[in-house]
Amino acid sequence: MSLQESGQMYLEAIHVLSLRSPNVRSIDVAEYLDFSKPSVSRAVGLLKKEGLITVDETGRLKLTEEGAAMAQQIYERHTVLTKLFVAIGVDEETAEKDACRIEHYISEKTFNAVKEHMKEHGAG
Amino acid sequence: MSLQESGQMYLEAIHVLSLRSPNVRSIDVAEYLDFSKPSVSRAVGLLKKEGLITVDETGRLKLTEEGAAMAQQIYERHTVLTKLFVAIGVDEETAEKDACRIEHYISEKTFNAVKEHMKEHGAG
DNA sequence: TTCAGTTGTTAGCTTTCGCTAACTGATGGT
DNA sequence: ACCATCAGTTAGCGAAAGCTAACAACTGAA
Repeated sequence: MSLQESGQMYLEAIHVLSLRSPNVRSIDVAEYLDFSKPSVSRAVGLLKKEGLITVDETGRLKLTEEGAAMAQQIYERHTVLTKLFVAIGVDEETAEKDACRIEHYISEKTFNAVKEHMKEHGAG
Repeated sequence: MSLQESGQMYLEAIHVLSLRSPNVRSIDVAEYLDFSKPSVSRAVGLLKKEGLITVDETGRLKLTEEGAAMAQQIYERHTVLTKLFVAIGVDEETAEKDACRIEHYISEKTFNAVKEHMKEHGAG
């Protein structure tokens, strides 16, 4: 089960919003990502169909075990890449934005190398 | 004038092929990128319309000044990112592949930081 | 109770960019 | 001269993923 950038973004958004409150609705995702409600509605349907999230009767979105694992992986990329960029002198905001795009395209291998590198040389 | 990943790839391909021989045709680009002839045909039409390449009577593709500038920028990203990944322990092939995707998404700011970092600490 | 606002869905549009099928036009060998 | 091959184009399909317009369903206040 592998997702494109789009699916990964929705998953990550649900993950991040879940850290703030367990009550994550489609509308929250829409606001967070600045997408329209119908776009989120469709994405939610797809993620549900793929077994990555569940939607209860009241519309709360929850990551399944598989979905949470994927979301966490993506989020880890986000944080590690952000730290990498900040470590080499990029401002927080730019680092975040770049990490947010690149996280979807970097390979497992390369990401692991980055992570390893940060562990050894990084700013703690 | 800014391009999406797709246009950047075509431009870069023409640039790379031009380094080998000045006779770059659509079919060469198609083979290089492993795309179909019609896909390249359309892309060539668009790049021409945007003034980034010219096509002479015999079908040779040449970058315009503007196109060459963009191609070189992208290619520089390609090489610097590849070097970065290799420097932190990624194998050549993987580094190339990752660079080839990421080069289209990294911001000017972050790329400059990477370049600067490589100049100071890199395996020059 | 009724009406307004909030949330979510449906239908359908648009763009990007890959593809195949099928055509045209030139070139080159027999 | 004739036909095969090669290069390029045209027409049109399909998937992904954004959007708006419009509707349905629920909630809460007057």
